[in-house]
Amino acid sequence: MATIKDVAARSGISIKTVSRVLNGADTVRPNIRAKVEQAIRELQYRPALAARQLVTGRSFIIVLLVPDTAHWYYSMMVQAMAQACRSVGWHLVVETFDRQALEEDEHWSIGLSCDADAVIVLPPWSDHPRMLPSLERLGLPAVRIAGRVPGYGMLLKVHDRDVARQLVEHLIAQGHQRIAMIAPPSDQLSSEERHLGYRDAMAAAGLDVPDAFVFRSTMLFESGAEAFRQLMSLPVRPTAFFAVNDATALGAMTTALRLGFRVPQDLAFAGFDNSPESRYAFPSLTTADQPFEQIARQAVLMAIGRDEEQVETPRRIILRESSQSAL
Amino acid sequence: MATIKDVAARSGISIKTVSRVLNGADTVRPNIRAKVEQAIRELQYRPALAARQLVTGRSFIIVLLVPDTAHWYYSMMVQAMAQACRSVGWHLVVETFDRQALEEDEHWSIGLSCDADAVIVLPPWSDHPRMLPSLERLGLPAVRIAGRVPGYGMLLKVHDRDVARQLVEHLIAQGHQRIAMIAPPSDQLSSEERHLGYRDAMAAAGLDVPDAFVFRSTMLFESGAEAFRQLMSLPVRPTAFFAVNDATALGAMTTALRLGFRVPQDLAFAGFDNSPESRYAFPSLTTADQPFEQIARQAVLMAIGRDEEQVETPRRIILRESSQSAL
DNA sequence: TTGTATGCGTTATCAG
DNA sequence: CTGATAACGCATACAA
Repeated sequence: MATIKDVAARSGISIKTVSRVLNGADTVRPNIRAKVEQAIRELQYRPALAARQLVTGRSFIIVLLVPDTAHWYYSMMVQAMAQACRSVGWHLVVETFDRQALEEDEHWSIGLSCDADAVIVLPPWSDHPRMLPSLERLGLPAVRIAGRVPGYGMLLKVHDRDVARQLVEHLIAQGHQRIAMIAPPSDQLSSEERHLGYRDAMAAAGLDVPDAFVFRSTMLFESGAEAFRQLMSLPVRPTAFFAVNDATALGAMTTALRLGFRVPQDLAFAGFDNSPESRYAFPSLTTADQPFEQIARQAVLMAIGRDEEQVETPRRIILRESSQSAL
Repeated sequence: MATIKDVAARSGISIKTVSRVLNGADTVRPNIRAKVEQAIRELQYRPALAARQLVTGRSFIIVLLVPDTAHWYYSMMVQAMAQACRSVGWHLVVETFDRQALEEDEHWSIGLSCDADAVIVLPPWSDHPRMLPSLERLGLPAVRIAGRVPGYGMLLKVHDRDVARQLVEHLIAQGHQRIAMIAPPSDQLSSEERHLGYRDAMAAAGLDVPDAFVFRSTMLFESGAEAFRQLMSLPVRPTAFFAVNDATALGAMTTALRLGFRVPQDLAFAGFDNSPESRYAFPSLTTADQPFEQIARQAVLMAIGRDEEQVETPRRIILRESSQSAL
């Protein structure tokens, strides 16, 4: 591996000036710069990040903490964050953490593979009781996406309430009156806005929401199936289902199909996320977009301490087969 | 930030000995070790990775190169790799690359956020003509998963041929004789074994494979839909479809359902991957497991230069609704 | 078993 | 505009 010294020697220029060229200083004469750049090419020199980091104390690395699960949501976030980092000249390092260890080990701590300048945490971990002190111990600027619990780090609010309301309004416009919600776990505050949006729409339309119409799910497919069975065993059954995410919506919908219900003629379903599963299902699932790019960009800007004007992009609901029919 | 010096000062022990404790040397007396450990706790000391890296030249970091796509396959790999790294005391850093830049920029090069000791590449990028020289330029030990093209780095072979054969044998056992394949692009060698397995099964059963029965797809959902339309417009139509992956299988299957075909009574489908979509679909999709853990473990061992005995875990086919019925 | 001195590759200080 | 030189935090050869 060639070092900066080698480059200096080969080009006959001092180390300091080579460093200047490397860091894009404008106080270097063009012909000198050219010489240096040629030497760099010839030696295939690449600066040692570790050394640079040691002396500057900065790495320009943001760590994104993701759980050890293969969920579509997380890979979308990874992609969006990587893109956002690139666009501001920073780097993204994805660090997975062991969910089991987090739950079981009282002294659990974030393990970082390399020195970073900031950390970003995703829901629902943004509010996890062991995550907060661990972030604090790191001592790095931290952005907690969709976090709700006050504490260490910056909270990036995600506003799902209005889109959720739009989705339920759509179901109402299709003629549904008894609309049930497959809701997030009651301790998962980050998704609670979807529940509130549901109640907004119902209230605005003067529709009743019996307590039993709100099923607290685990947000997993199986839980959606369970929700469907439970809600359909009520004396007064719902005719439409609004789910906190696509996974539970599909769990409910496929259970309905297996039992012989027709979708959307007999029952309507709407999810949330616009996951590939929602697009590929038959009937395809009505759902709502997640503003991944916007969230990622804002998170990265917050993380690196550049607080730009936040442009709220309008949210979009995606109407598909699972909800489109008159009753 | 506390340094090793601070720890030494506080505990009244020399730097060298503190370093010994940190690196788990066994030549330190227990009471001294205890003192050092207490000082570390009190100061919340954490060794600076950059400094350690600078002097040892090693980072114990493996970089996993993933494209900027949110595909389930990649997130499974990320998870499995992270786990495999942890189990050998190494770290995984996920580095996303810009597919568009890779395709368009003739001088494209892998951009690493931090110094790594090895790199792992996933299919189909393991064989990409711009990936190979870029890996070589990095000069790090590289593992190319499911790679086929000779060149820089180590090739980790993935043997899908036999499972693919089993899957097709299952379709044959269900009474199907005209079985079409939604195949990988002909230049994607990493998935070609699935095609070969299909031909194995057909040949062994003495079944004919007209050229038109092998549709070269892009491996995306829409391409599966296109494949179905094309294959069903043949004078002699297939009754079963074996797809190179779940995405194309679902593309074909949902198209069939939309056109009023019954699955599996009229037509049978099998995919490959065991993705969430395959489980959540209705009818649920017959498919095959991917040995993520095994591949990840082996890749990591190869990357760090520990060549252990490779235990081939048996592959598993997953029989679901989309294929299970007598004709 | 412990302490001291040196160097890893880079940036930054300060004098030319 | 340029060039010596001192850090940065840690590991290690070498000496005690």
